Amino acid sequence: MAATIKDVAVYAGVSTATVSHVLNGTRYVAESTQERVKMAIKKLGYVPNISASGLRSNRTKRIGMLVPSISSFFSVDIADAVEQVLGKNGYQLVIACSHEDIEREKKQMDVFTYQQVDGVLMFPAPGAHGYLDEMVRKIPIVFLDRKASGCERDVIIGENISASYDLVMQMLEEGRRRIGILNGTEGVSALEERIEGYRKALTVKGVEFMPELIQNGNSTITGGYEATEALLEVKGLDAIISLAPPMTIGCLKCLKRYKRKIPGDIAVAGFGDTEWADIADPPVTTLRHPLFEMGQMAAQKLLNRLEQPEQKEYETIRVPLELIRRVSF
Amino acid sequence: MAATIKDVAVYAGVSTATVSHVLNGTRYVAESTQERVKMAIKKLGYVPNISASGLRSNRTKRIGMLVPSISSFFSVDIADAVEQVLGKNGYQLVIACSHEDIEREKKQMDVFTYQQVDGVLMFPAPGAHGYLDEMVRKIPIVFLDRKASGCERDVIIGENISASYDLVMQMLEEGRRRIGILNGTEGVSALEERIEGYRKALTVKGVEFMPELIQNGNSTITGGYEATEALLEVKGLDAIISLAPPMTIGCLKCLKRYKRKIPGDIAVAGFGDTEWADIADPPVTTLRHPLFEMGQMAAQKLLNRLEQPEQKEYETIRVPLELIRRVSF
DNA sequence: CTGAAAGCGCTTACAG
DNA sequence: CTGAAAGCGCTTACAG
Repeated sequence: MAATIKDVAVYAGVSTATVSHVLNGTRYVAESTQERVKMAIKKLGYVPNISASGLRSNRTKRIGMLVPSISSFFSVDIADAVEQVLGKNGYQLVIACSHEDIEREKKQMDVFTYQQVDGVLMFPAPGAHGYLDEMVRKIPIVFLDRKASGCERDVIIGENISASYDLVMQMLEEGRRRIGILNGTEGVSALEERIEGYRKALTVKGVEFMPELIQNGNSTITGGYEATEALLEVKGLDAIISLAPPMTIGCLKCLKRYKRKIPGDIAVAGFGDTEWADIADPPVTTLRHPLFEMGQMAAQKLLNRLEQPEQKEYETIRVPLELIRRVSF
Repeated sequence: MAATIKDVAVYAGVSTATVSHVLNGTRYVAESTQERVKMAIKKLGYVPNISASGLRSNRTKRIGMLVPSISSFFSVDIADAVEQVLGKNGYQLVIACSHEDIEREKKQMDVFTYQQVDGVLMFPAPGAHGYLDEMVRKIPIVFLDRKASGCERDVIIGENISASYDLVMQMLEEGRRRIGILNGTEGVSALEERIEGYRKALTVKGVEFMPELIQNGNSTITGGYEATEALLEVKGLDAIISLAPPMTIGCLKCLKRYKRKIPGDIAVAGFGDTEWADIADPPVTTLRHPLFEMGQMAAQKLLNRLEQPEQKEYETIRVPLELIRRVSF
């Protein structure tokens, strides 16, 4: 059988308390004692039992991450960074999906409670998040990519408004007038902000806002294709901004199918600098999120909250998006 | 504070044993008693403490998944399916990365041990896996996408040899003669099998095997680019097969940079039917893995092992790959 | 500088 | 059909 803390204590000739303190650095232990304990641990191949330790201490070294879906472009690269930072600090990453559905999100939060994660990183689904403040077990939560309505916490999020504003201004200055938007799941704050930036730019340039230039679809290839088809109904359409990478793919497919020249007839730009942007036909202009950095910051923020539970106010960290111009605009 | 099983027992007027049995379905409980217990649970908002239960029962309802990196194309879609199946069965998914390094893999397995996962799904890194048979805590392991050398377990894996063989035969029949291979991380069984299929087809068709037609690189865009450059040194090169999606991107970039016509000068096909294959320049012929199904099968297989620990022999499940022809070949 | 011992919240073998 | 009670392996307040 696996060795227990008692075995280690006996082997090292100390109490289990001392072993525990050596393990966790929770009180001073004499150098020589530490050595003996560490040797015993190595000798016996001792691995602590996280369940026992969790039962006593209410800490599990597990962090939950709630994403729309594991395969979503934004979450994947962020998760990679999160895993790295957490791993370095001795935490494990537990993943669950909301599929942009607030009810599923709630269920998953219950599972996280059940699994007693120490903290949560979360892409909040559209919907009211007041329930988070009512949860019995209070744990730190850091939001990613979006704000959650009705719940204030730390957030790591892109500079959506200005990025969108700048892009649209650029398009307008280069003579585009009818700029369509492929919008993803409704109620996602990050997307709403991009539309806000879009409208702001139109206003500044005195270009009329046309509601039919904003087409909603789910953030899939098909969603992008269909939303693009809808945009093509608008006379004079000369640019499209996609708010989600799969929609960008659907957009390119649709424009090819309808034989529109990019960027000749219609300029295209998309949020999310995917690795295929370069080899697409044509190479597509994108707005790049510093995903890896966002993941690192979010994980670090969460770890800070875990170490200093009584901390100052919540922070909203805005990271700049970078416009990467390619052929499509 | 959160309610405990004792609170529920008192509220329902039964013993904690009965509550536990109702919760886990581990012994018969009278209908009426069950009802009372369930009401009490709901009334008190009781959530079981997984640490306590794990400490006693050695089951944690957690499954570890070890992937090369979270953002790897193959693992992402598989993980989505795994998460779905596990979630439906009340299990949580814990993710860790090996980065194709056996030493990191071992460390992560230690963490999984520490976190007491009930089972593991794993893309084995290149290297010897005998260590898995020596681990103190015996838990079911299912391998994904590759066999692990020195360790027999259930495996869900693509029909790599025949898929590669068929593809190469097709290329040869259409007049391609010098077919280069962009190979990923060395020592990955799935990739080795594809090369085996390649060589088999060459032999059957009586085409000489040229070692310089196989270029290794890490499975990244840059790796693919550089390996492609190396292939261009080979006179008469008229086709390239990429064994990993990021390398396919690097390949397309490189061929564009060197102004080679696809498929005119060089045909291109890649393992991994990514969502961008359609809109690449040119649209690229791929071999599609049924990733979602693979994830489902792997998760199901693991759950079966958990439920029936004393089971028959290990199984190797081969799933067919589908050739999806587009413009590039 | 360290130990003895209580107790976290469950599961489960024993008993009736 | 159900209960009393031991005990899983830790952490931690108390004590010296």
